[in-house]
Amino acid sequence: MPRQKKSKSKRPGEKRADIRAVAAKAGVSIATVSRTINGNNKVETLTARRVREAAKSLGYQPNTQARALVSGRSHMLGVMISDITNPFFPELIQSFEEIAVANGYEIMIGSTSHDPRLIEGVIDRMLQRNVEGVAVMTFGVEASVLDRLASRDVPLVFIDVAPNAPGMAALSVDYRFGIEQAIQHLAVLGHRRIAFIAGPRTLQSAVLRENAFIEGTRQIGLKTPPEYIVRGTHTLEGGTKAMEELLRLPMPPTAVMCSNDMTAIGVLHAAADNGLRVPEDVSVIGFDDVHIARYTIPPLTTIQMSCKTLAVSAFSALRAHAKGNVQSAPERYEIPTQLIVRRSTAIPNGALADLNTPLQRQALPSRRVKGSKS
Amino acid sequence: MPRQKKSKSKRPGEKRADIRAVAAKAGVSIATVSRTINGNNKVETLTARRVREAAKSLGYQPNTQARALVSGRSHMLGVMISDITNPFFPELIQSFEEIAVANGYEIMIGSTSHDPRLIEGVIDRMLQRNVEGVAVMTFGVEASVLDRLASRDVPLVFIDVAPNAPGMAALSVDYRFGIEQAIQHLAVLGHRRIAFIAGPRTLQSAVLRENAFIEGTRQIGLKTPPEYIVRGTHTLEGGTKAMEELLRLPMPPTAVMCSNDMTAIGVLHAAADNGLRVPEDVSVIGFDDVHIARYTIPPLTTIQMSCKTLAVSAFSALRAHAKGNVQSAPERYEIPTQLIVRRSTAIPNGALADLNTPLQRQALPSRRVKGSKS
DNA sequence: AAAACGCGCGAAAACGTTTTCACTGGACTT
DNA sequence: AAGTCCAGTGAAAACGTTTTCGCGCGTTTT
Repeated sequence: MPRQKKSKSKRPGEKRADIRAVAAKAGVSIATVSRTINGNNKVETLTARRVREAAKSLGYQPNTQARALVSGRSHMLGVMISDITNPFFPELIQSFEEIAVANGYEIMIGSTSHDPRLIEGVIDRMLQRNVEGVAVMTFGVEASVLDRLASRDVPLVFIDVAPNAPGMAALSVDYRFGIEQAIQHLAVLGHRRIAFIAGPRTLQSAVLRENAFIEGTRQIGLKTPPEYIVRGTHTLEGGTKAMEELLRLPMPPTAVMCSNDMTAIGVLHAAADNGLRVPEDVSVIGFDDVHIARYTIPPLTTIQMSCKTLAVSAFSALRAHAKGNVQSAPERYEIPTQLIVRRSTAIPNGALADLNTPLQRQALPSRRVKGSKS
Repeated sequence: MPRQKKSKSKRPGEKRADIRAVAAKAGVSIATVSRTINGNNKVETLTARRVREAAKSLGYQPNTQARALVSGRSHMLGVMISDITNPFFPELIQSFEEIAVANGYEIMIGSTSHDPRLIEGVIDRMLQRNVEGVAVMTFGVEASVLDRLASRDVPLVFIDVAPNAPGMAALSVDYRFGIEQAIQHLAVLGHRRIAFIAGPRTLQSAVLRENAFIEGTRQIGLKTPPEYIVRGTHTLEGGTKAMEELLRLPMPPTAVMCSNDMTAIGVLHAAADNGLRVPEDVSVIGFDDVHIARYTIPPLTTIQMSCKTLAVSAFSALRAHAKGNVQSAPERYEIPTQLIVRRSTAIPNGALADLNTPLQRQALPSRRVKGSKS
């Protein structure tokens, strides 16, 4: 017997409307309904209208799982990020989701907190849900990920790291430009002792940023002692710890560049905690330009990487590869970066300033300081 | 003819393993395979082992959509939040996801940026994906949401707002306790002019916080003039604007309580921008205790609401209602709040302090100020 | 005027599962 | 010793779609 006990809806028979129900109401076959819904032009205008009316009056919503099952398209995209707690990622997700939804996709977020075991789980879940592609925004991936995903052939987009397998695209961020801008900015202000707080070594992009820094400083004739490059974790805690390490140095830097904004905010905290004023005593520069960077104290000078651009590129790359026009593949997507000068950078003339550093007062960006007290 | 052109896998015939393939390899019927996979005890140990081996060697992963289609269970839970950009929500999501995944669920995030049109879209998408329940963590919902979701009978969990329809649960947060603690803390420090920056009026929980504040201040004999209650938007911008409004008052408050941490951070920013020191000139208290609150300058005194507890409660409520044991329904889940004292609150003796405010120096929480200059 | 064509539509197969039902054989109960 | 029961299994229905195939019919081509 059919189980009838679950009739706790409003009215007993009021089940969710079927494609069959719509077909019946419109006096056509279910095939025609399907075609109408999917915008297949092979259905007569009049019929189509009748179907649409029937569907509307019944409140018909096609069943996604059935759709996915038969068509093989889940209309799901995976997004792998490393740490949802880092505001950059929510911003990225927001942009990406917006685009995805506009194109009829749903997104599935996988937050691997740098934990390889979690990563595997995330991948398995994505595979199980049959994602049609995944954007690996984790800024550098363990090889295992790649293998696991590549074995099924789901299209992949990475940041920075560029595997040469087919069906994979890489977004390449132009770290150089922004970082060189930042170094120049610091140099013009008169900084000579510039430190860098890097990200975890496993993150490809963290390494790239680090290299860009080293390259950039050397280019302007600065030699950076190894103790000026300290490793953070791309987190607030990491930034704080790294900064404290830096301050314990016999000759601490007058400026600190960070591999991301969270690190920079941690640095700000550590500086304040140690009685140092930013920017008078130390200048600080972040990376990412998360929204909150505008609101730190002082507002953070940082290198912007448009997460909108990132999202757009990721999506279109994914889509291109998913469509199967693998031919049109290896366009490289370039993500630009750019220095945003706010108030965490200035001429070094405070506690940490040194006599051998020539002051050049003219370079300070003129910014109004509302109601500054004395 | 069957289309053969899509054989771009490694080896031509190497499709993703079927349940049929497993059955064939194990020499049983697909029914047995299904039973084995799903842990149905009605299958003999030996047979089960054979099946499991076959499955493993074939790398079999059951197809989620097919599963969902026939069983009617999507193993998806919706989470509605209002603003993914507010760090509280990522933290909440992280906790919730962890629990959900541990129990075999996937989560689908819907970020309604307070936009009713978006909300509808989110709901539709969740409904279409057949979520088995949704946790509405948006802290107050437009009625339309409720209707739309309630019409299908998917289990719902809300925060604060408690609809009495069946299948719905409400988590109730004890705002009173934390807020009274905060007010007391301020009062003991000697504050008499305490302002409140509320959240948007559409958010139920924002209103509750506001009321708790009003109640709390009255309780200790303070009367709050209406201009001391100003409306924010639960964003950084809103906090800044509201604070500026407050500072334009002929007699500005010496302490500002905020409806959430983002607002408080905005306030910190506005204060600094106007040359006011926190906490000497103004004390600031937030709400939520997001992770970053520990890293603001100064570290933010705030009212903690455990998002872990929130997540756990939400999940178990959802699960209880989903299971159908509607009988065991109306347990009220209580979420506690608690004041976390950091360094954004102190005795009011700065620019805004008033002569009619008695100083009581002993109440300042003794916290070490590392390496404080001068 | 006959043949060819194409348009609009319906019947039915397929997608990969879960679950019901019926069937077997052996172990109990009487 | 016969009947009853139960554990283990398989066949097949169902889930709600998309899509292929074929069919009628009106229109164009030869």
